[in-house]
Amino acid sequence: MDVKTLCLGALTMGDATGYEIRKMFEDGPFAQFFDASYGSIYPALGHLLKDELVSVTQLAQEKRPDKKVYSLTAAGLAHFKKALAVPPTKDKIRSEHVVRLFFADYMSKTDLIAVYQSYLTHFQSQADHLRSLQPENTTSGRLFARGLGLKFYDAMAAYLIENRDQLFEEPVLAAAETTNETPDLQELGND
Amino acid sequence: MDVKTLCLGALTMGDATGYEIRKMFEDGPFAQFFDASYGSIYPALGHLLKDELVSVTQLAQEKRPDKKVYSLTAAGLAHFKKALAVPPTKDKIRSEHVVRLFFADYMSKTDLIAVYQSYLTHFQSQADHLRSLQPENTTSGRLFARGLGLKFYDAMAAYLIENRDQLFEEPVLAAAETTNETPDLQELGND
DNA sequence: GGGGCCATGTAACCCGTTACATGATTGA
DNA sequence: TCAATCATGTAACGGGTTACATGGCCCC
Repeated sequence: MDVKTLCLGALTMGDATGYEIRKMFEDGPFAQFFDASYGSIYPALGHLLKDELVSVTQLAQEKRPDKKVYSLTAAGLAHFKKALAVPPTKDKIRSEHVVRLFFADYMSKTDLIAVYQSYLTHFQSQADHLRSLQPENTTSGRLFARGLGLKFYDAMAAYLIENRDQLFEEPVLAAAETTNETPDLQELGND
Repeated sequence: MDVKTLCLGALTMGDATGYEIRKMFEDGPFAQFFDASYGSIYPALGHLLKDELVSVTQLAQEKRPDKKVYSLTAAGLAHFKKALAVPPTKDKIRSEHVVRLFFADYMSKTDLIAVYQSYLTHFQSQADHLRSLQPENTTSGRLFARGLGLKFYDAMAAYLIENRDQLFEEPVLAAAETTNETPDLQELGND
């Protein structure tokens, strides 16, 4: 499933410009499960237009590029439904954060803390953001997907918090409990 | 972070062939957060060898291609550590399953059920599989990552089960509760 | 005055996947 | 006998990202 199909999906929710579709991938409801940049969205829209799966209304604007509002055509909707009927491929995940957590013993404590923090913050802010979107567009599918995303972000944040100590556990040492500065950093290997 | 770096990471866990590294992405501990095919692994190993980040021992085998066992060099380990010290990029997720759940109202009930089932089965079998790997290699990082994966799979499976009805809820009709066959499929749009 | 938002698009590049090529062994 | 596992590699192709190109408005 490519960006073209996702653009069709975006347009089922209402007419939109390329710029607005991009935002759906960045902030909006798609951010949870897909990503796409301008460099793929604008060409995709161009192809869809050529194939008459979308139509466009050009709004002239003074002092800005013309705004091109795209709409789904009947053929576009049919095409989208057909794409959904194809069995989904395996989900693709690439998490550089988890790579770093997995190989924590090859990292300096400072770097590891930074990774942990940015990951936790990411999940928390995504969860807050999803919660903030009031479900106006409520179809059962969208509610279901929203709930799934929320569960995901909350579960990940909870795990990170609950197991923090396990990650930063020193292999051997068990003494220095009352010190207030990070006591020892050795073998940082930064050259 | 590219496949080359991940290969270095794989080799920190012990010498391995390209074939074995592939399996780590498919079955093994990496499957959780990354994927890579032969077409990227073999060339990656070739480049790493050229750059002397890995070394190779060729084992002649009768009736099979020579087995090439790769080992991490000191330079390779240093390189890997440096790569880990770079702040991680945003996690990338592309889930065709969630796309379909999100757009459930554009799917036939039959197709939707199939998607739901395959997703649930996927999470359950991944969770079972992760649980089956006894943590021999136990570093705190690996345990932490394993736990995170487990939490993820379990949370997703639980959500799917708990909210099943919400997904298959008919928009309007509230009568046919005692029928035993799926009563009505309309607007399937399959041409 | 500077950064962020609105708004569209192109081109080079990178990286990875898919499919192809080869082939014996083992177990159901 | 047929599928799976072991075992390595290449080439074509595809799809998306990054960076570039342009430019005014609005708020701090």
